Amino acid sequence: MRPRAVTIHDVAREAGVSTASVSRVVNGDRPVLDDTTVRVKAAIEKLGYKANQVARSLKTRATRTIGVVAPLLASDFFMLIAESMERELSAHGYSLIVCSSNESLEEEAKRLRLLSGRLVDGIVMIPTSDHSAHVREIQAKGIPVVFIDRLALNVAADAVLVDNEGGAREATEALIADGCRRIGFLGAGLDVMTARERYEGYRSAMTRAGLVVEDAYTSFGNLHIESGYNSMQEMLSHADAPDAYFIVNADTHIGATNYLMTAGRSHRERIVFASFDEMPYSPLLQFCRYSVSQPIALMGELAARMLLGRIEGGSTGAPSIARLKTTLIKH
Amino acid sequence: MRPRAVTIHDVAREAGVSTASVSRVVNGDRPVLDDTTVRVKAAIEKLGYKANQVARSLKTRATRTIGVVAPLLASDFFMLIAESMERELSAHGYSLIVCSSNESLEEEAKRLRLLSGRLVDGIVMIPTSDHSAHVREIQAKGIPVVFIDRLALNVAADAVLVDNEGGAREATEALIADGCRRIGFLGAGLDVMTARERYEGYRSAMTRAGLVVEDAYTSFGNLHIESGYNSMQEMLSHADAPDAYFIVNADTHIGATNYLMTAGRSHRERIVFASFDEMPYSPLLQFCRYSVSQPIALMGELAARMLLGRIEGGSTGAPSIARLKTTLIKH
DNA sequence: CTGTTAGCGCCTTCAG
DNA sequence: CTGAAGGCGCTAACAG
Repeated sequence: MRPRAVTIHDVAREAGVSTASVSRVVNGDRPVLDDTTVRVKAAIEKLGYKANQVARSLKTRATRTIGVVAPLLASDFFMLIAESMERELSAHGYSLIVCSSNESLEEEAKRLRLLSGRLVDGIVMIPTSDHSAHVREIQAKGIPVVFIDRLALNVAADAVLVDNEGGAREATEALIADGCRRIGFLGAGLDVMTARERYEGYRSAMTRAGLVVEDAYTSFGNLHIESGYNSMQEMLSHADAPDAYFIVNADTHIGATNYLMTAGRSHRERIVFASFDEMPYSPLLQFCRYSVSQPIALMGELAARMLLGRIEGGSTGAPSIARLKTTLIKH
Repeated sequence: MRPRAVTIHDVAREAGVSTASVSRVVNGDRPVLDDTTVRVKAAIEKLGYKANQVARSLKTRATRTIGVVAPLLASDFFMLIAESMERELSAHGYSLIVCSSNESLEEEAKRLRLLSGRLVDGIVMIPTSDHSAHVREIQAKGIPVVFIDRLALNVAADAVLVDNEGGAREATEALIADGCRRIGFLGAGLDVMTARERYEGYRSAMTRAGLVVEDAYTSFGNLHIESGYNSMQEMLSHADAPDAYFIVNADTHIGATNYLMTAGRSHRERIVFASFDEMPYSPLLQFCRYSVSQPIALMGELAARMLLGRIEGGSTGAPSIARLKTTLIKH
């Protein structure tokens, strides 16, 4: 069905040289006589030759391919990372194989195995949980792994993280400085590293200021829109709910805002949010007074560079973990 | 550096059979004695054998890999499509190689060539423009292509589109039914198919209602946030600007809203929008009265299925072009 | 500088 | 049902 492609043999014959010479011209790695080069190039042009990367990979044991695994592809955060990694990596001749782990540890393990079977040269992942046995398995095959956004435990790998605790603390402190004394927390399960660290930041700001963290106004749902909606609804069903809230991420923020814009209209006048994740639409959300901006593009870029360092043999020492600073935005 | 992986030979030796038998057990395509099967499986288990997909691909000329090319990865629209395609395709053993064309025809051509060199089994793309020479080149190599969201011209390929004209008309008509007589248009260059069709829908609604499309309040920027911001700013700088606007997509919508929330506060009371693209945050945008919802997940699923049909040889006839209906949402 | 030669790991006739 | 053997397209020694 598929027309047989032109191979290095066809080119060699056409140019009257050996396949080795063609290979050398194509890869430009070893010296070749000008005359030969010209003839090979002409033949390539004439026949429309394109190297078969699969065959090349079989030989070189390198695919110039990077696996990317995230719990969810359709999130503003992930796609910005994907975009910047693609920019950085494609400039170096690498392609991205993108997989979703669907927030399941089991799926995540399955994807890693798949990627390893496809001989990716490296993997960038946002781990779904703290577990790392499957990650160590991949590393054992000599495939470098870089974590981004979150870290799995008990595993030695490069990582690009942000200062979640500091960012959350700063945002909470800003609310406190504005005079808020009671501040609720809309969070996510503490088994997720970012949620855990942001909770710590919130808590530490409250404690330092001598304020009390009220259990009734501290929720640990998940990072999704519905969770934000439900938590907000639940909290505001109490007559003495606080007016101010720290929110763990963008989707939860959307959900909480959504509740206020629809069912919870009666509370609209008094509520104020400080939320992690500055997004293009953040300034448009009505209750958002502060948001914590992550250097997302930089995170992707850095992760890409760390991985390239490992793959191309430059870096070989102990794992390096970057903690990038966040920026507090006032709306 | 990378530890040599266990191969089919190792398994064959361990199980005391030929590599051919191992291959047959692994692929389960041909009859094998139960006893052999058991021994091979045991050996595989023991050695932790994983088939090398690259070698397999070289032989079978199929990589179980799909190329995906979009003008921009970091858009909610694209990522939702990627998510649903990944779900559908990974269930069939395919992986996605995701590339950005950066809204450049030249880059797009480069990516297609790259993907063809990587022997992808098929390509799904959101074309950046109407041009199609490079797409035909890919098809000539026997690689099936499916367009999604937009169509390039002069090329025979499957496609999944929505009824842009109908959706835009419906939204505009809703504004008219609400009593708006003057309605501006925030659009994008007419060389982009979706922008063109949505403009037609807007225009046809206006004309049918006997209303006039005013040049001064019709803008053709691009599909990005800044463009929406600038267009809105420009239009509202005229004293007699309309109160109602049809907006071509989500990002332009964010930009326009952003202008109103910041510099253009004085206009906030009177403005009303109808916008293409319903997003999770759409209900939260203050001026958004109507939005046109596309069945995004379905689009990705359909495109994936069409491609699978072509790849696995089921469908072989003329290109099929699906036009999905949009839904008007009132906020 | 260039050609010859061996594979990379797997699948797949073709005999047996 | 199974094994032997050849080859997918390319690269990398190794001679020349």
